[in-house]
Amino acid sequence: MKLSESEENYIKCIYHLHVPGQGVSATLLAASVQTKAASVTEMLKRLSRKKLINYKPYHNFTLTELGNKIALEVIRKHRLWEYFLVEKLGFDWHEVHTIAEELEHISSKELIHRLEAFLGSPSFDPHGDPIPDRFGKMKTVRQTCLSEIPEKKLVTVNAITDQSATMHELLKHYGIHIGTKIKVNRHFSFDGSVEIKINKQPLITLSRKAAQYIFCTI
Amino acid sequence: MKLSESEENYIKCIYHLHVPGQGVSATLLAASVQTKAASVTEMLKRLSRKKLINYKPYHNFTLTELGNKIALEVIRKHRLWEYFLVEKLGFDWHEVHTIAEELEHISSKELIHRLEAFLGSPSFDPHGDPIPDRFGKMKTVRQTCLSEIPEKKLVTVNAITDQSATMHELLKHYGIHIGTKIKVNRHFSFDGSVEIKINKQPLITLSRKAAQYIFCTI
DNA sequence: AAAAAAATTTAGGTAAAGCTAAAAAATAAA
DNA sequence: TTTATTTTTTAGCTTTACCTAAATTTTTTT
Ligand SMILES: [Mn+2]
Ligand SMILES: [Mn+2]
Ligand SMILES: [Mn+2]
Ligand SMILES: [Mn+2]
Repeated sequence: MKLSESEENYIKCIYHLHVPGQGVSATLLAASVQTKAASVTEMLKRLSRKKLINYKPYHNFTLTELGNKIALEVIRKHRLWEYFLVEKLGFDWHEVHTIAEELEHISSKELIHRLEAFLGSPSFDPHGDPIPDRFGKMKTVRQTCLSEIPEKKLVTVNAITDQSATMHELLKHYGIHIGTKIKVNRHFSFDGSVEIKINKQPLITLSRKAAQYIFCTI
Repeated sequence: MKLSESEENYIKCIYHLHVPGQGVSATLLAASVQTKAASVTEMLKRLSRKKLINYKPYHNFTLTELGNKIALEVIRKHRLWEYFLVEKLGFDWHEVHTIAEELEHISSKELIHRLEAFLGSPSFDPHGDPIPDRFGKMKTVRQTCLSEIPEKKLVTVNAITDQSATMHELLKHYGIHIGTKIKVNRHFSFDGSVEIKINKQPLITLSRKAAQYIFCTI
């Protein structure tokens, strides 16, 4: 089935907004795809007609099996392109998302298949998100947000879930990136800030706001 | 100026159809972009409004300076992507055009700039067509079609202007590709066929139809 | 259980990009 | 230079994907 760029973006957003059990609401989706609720309703009818979502007017909706499969295909393309942009073209990881937002809609299957091989079949994109394989399967890593790691534990950063330039600036300043080994020294419950140590560097204190976007494996 | 995919395709087609002096006709363009003449007229009005073409109803039209610049940008992207697909992803040259037809519309300037560097700033795409640099300048090679090369001359293939799978099959069979050195042995004026020799291989006779798409430098 | 608020859909509109059929203009033939 | 043919444009319609404003349904508060 050949979908439009818009349809693909909606499907992908529904996938990302979905939390097991609840289904997705129209207002949330509207904000997510940057349109108005009325436009979302129209699209929902179309996606429903194409059997990509389960939809009853006035109720939350979910992706069908087919919709889910398509979402994973788009996400796979998005993340492989992001990996390409960072690893091959030398982009910083916070610059690649917007470009991948376009590249993810290039339709050739053969292209993405060869791109994957060219990149060495990576399992994670530059932000640490898992890349679905051609069957839609993703590696699941048990990862915990930095503010929830017990004191004295030594962990490895493996995902950053805020991709803004400002977050990038902060991380760069402290020399934190995917793969960095961090020892959690202390949590301050007053403001949720966390004191950490990287290698032999002096101690660093990160705010709760920053720590909550840094995910690690133990 | 942000143009739609359609607008870019039209502009590029006008560029390719243009022969110095005449300007381009609506019927030719219609065939070229695979639409009907009526649709072309509508687009011409839009492109004219945007100052991309010089257009008077019922007359042939040409690209403006701006239109020309944009055409070259799209062609630059198209050919750089084709080069990428062949050189990095290992596609055969006859498979890449359709994919590049989509990739050429990805908007990021930074992307194409980095892609070019990554590829080593190639001057020619896999079909032998010159790649415009970021100022729109192209290397011009004086090249002659194989059926017009004088007898006994030794030449080098540097462009194939038919990219069909069938042409690819024929060239592969004879071991002809860009860079192949060919000695023109004899022309038969009866049917325009040409007898050639490659290295120490046995003589080959190419039809006029095939020879006319093989361009060489002396 | 009503009333108020919030979420969602419908109604009516716009712009892009296509289509067919008919009208108009330009070009070629007689 | 008329007439015929071809090319181009107009008119009127369609689909996708948006929009605002109004109506409807669901949910939350009193
Ligand atoms: Mn991304
Ligand atoms: Mn996208
Ligand atoms: Mn091409
Ligand atoms: Mn194109």
